[in-house]
Order: sequence, then C-alpha cells, then structure tokens
Amino acid sequence: MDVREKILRAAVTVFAEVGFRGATTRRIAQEAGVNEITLFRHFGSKDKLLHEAISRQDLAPVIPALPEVPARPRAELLAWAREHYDHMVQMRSLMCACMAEMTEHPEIIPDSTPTRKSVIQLQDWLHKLRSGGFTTVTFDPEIVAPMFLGALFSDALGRVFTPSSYAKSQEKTLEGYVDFFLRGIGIEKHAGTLRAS
Amino acid sequence: MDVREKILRAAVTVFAEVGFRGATTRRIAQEAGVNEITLFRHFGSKDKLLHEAISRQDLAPVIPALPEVPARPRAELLAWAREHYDHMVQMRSLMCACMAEMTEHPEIIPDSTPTRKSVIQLQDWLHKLRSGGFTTVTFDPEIVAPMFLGALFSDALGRVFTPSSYAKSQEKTLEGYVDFFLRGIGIEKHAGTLRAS
DNA sequence: GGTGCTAGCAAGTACATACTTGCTTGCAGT
DNA sequence: ACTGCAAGCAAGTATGTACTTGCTAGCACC
Repeated sequence: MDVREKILRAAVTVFAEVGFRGATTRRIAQEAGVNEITLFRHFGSKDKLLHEAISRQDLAPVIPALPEVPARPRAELLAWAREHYDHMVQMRSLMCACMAEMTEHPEIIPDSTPTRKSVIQLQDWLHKLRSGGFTTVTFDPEIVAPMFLGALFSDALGRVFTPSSYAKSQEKTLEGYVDFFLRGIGIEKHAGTLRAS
Repeated sequence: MDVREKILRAAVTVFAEVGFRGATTRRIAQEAGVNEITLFRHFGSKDKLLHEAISRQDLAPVIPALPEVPARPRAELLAWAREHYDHMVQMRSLMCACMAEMTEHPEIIPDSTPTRKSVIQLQDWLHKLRSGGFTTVTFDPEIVAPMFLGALFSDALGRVFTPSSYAKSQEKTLEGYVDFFLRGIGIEKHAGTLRAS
C-alpha cells in the first residue's frame, strides 16, 4: 500500500476516534507510520487531508441490494437488515464523529449518504412486494422505510452507549424488528415466531 | 442567576457545540460572561467543570408520562411521541457530542439515560393496553418499544443531516410512525388515515 | 555515475491552551 | 470604618499544535 493511501486511512481512523480537533497531524502521522512532514507534502494542510480522507466513499459501504424480484420476503429483509446493522456497528464511531463535527465542518460530510440509498432501496422493494401480490395492506413506503432503518440505526448506536436499554440479543432484536415490520405491512408469517413478552 | 450556574450552563452549551477539546476555558468563560479565572476558582479544572456540567441532569428532560390508564391510545401515544421528538431535536447536538466523546470521556455521560426511562414507560403502557383489552395481538414490548423510540431518535437526528431522506413533514412522519406502530400492535383505527403512497 | 523523486530528520516559528500568581476592586455584614 | 469574600485584571509558565525550512538518504531510470 502506498504512502498516500496509508495516510488517508490513518486520518479516517484517528478522526473517527477523536474527532477533528483531536486528530492532530502528529497522531495521524504516527498512526500511518510516516513522518509528520509527509502529510503536508502530500495534502498541504490538515484540513485538506481530513476533507479528502472522509469525503471519499469511506462512509458508503458495499451493501448487497435487496433482490430485484422479492421471493421470500422475511429471509431477504432479514439478511439485508443484518448487513446494514453490522455495517452501522462497524461505522459507529465514524458516524458519531461526523454528526458531532457536522456544524463546524460541514464540508467533510459526503453529500450522498449511504443511508439515503438504503432508504430508496427499501422503498422500491416495498413497492414491488405490493405489485407482486405479497400484500394488499395500505401503507406508505416513504414513512415506513425510514422508520425501519431508523430503528436499526439507533439500535446499532444505542446498544453501545446504553446496553441496559436493549434487553434482547442483537440477533433476536433484528428478527423482532423484521417480524414486527413485516406484520405492519401486512405480511404475516406462520404463527409462533412473533415472540410474546 | 448566580455565577456558578451561569458557568455550568455555558459549559454545556459550548460543549454541545464544539465538543470537549473545542470547549476551551476561554470560550466557556466568554459564553458565561465571566473571567476565565473564575472557572478555575470554582471548579479547579476544565475536566471537573465539564464533568459536573454534563453529568447533572441536563440530559434528562421533564417529559410528561403516558397516562396511568390508557384511554385513547392514538392521541396519547402521539402526544407523547411529539414531546419526545421535540426534546430530541432540541438536545441533538448535545447528544451527538456525548456520543462522540463517549470513548474518550466515559465519565461525563450520565449513568441513567433518559431514553432508558422512556423505553420502560412505553413498555408499561403497552402492557396496560393489552390487559385493558385494547388489543389481543401478540407482540413483545421489549422489542417494539425500543424500535419505536429508535425510529423517533434517528429521525430527530437524521432529519438535520440528510433532509433528503425525509420526504414528509415532521408532523406527518410522526403520525405515520404512530399509526404504523399501533397497527403492528393490533390497534386499528378508522380507515383513511393511514396514508398510501 | 549523474539526475530526479520521495521520504526522513532536526530545528524552528507563531500561536493557542490549561492553569498559576500577585494584586486590585466592589460589596455585604458588623 | 473595618473585615472578609467573590470576582476581575495583567502577566507569566509550560505544553501542544499547525506548519516551515534546510538538509540528507535511498532508490529508480538513463
């Protein structure tokens, strides 16, 4: 891996850990295993380095799409939710850092956030579910898609900070969310799997 | 308002805006309208000041409880959700700052987060709904309560960062969340209010 | 062997930050 | 009028930070 790449990765790592102010050029250089001056030779200034490091697609992961044609809604949505959840957990500190620095450094936030794409993906899939005859219930994908992803998001963030609020295991919670969601959009599954209290 | 109180409030404000490192003693003093030295005379060090400022109950708002005995589920939940939502929007930057600083300064986070209390509140209310005969549907309050609050939470946070992901207005979204949630726990309302896409 | 190029090293500049010290001012209580 | 306290002011210390400058070492290419 070349030096430039090493520096960029180190910058993202350090930024996620300690934010903009905490990400000193010294610390980034150390993390990258290069001399501090090399940062300046490559990127000119700390601002430019961090901007370049964060605004490239580090926040956008490779997330497998929902199938073009829904076949087994529960399995498909569950797998998709799991991927998203895992990714959010992994990106947690970077996302928190970005949110916290947002007002001071708006330019470092990538314009097209991955969440937006995921919302659209889910909305499309929901439309297909209906046109595919999986459900006849009335619901608004523009409401329920962000709602579902929002629940995943705050679970991924919150579980770390206030574990006491999350009684169930990750996996059981994910299944619970998916099942409750599917029921809401009119896709009932065989009885006995929606756990009672 | 006495000086001590002014300083504590200023500290929280500045911290929410610029985080721990950004909250310099100079800036806090300026925000509080006092001399920088006064901070040290009162609190000894920046660390102690910020710790005291944030760990007291500034994160815990006064949120009206759900009624002891549910009567009109939709109205009650909607009002409760609105209060929570507004409060989260108001507390957004402070929450983001706390989340971002969590790993570096774990001691500043209040032990009993208000979210936890809200989750319990909602769970209790859900139990009462069932025992009160409002629903006979099977669901797990330990799953759906955090799910609902999680959706509110990330909407309150996300709407600011990626407004494009949130097509509907705040109010319509809140109603949408509440109605979808109520349907999921088996409380249907008169037709025509669940908006279609 | 010479020529660039990349990166390291040593040292330094200008500024900001947390925190200290010594002294003064205003004010309340007696 | 005197005392004690809370706060301001001026100045200073030690450290950290972004960034610069001048020089050297290795390495590829001709």
